[in-house]
Amino acid sequence: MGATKTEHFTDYQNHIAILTKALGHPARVAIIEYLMKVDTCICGDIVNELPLAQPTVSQHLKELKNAGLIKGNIEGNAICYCIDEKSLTKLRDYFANISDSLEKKKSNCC
Amino acid sequence: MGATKTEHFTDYQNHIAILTKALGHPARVAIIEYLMKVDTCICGDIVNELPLAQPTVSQHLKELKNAGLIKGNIEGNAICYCIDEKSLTKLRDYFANISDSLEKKKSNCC
DNA sequence: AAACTATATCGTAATATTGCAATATATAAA
DNA sequence: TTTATATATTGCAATATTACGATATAGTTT
Repeated sequence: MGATKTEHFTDYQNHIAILTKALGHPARVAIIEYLMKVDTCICGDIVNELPLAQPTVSQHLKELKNAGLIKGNIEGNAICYCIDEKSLTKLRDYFANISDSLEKKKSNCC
Repeated sequence: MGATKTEHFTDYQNHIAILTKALGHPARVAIIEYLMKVDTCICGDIVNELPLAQPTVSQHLKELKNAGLIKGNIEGNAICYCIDEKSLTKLRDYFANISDSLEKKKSNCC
């Protein structure tokens, strides 16, 4: 007990869950928004932007990277993190589909 | 330590995190998708749809409800759960904005 | 090479999540 | 009112997450 039973769900459901779970923390939302803001992705200073210690930020970056939401390139001494467009497009499409379907149905149950 | 430091982030960031975190489990993704499929939101059978015990499903429903992703109406003996359009619209808008910005920038850093 | 800078990893404590059996609650049906 | 049905709550064990100090790693500069 305690571990998510991923085996029982479809790959697609698991993937959406991985992406949304990775965004399910305000620090990680803030990181994505910061990466959006600085379009020239000079990254090291994410640590300075966030109210969290360096190891904590590093851990959050790792989770975003594992989920595929960001990419990291070694740039000499520092590391250049930036958004992975594909994942965000996937999320956009997912929610766009849901909203479209909801609009069509206009189910008036609740 | 151990608890998320929500105080340090904006209300908006926290809200997006709450919504995405609520979806960050394949069972809860599956629940949303099931509610989409059955547009007439007869709900009790969500338990039968999922490979999880009834108390576990009940807990997942509670989390979706707390986050505002679904609503539940008592319908005699059973309960009618259905999607709360507003939250899903918010997520759609959020990711649509991000994807739009990314498309405009076409930052070629990574 | 030595010192500095940027980032990652380790270890650990606090807390949260996941899952379920057992049980409670509340309405419906008999 | 007893029984059945649907859902929620409680309690608990297993696991995961969050956060950070201390330390390691790796590149840069001197």
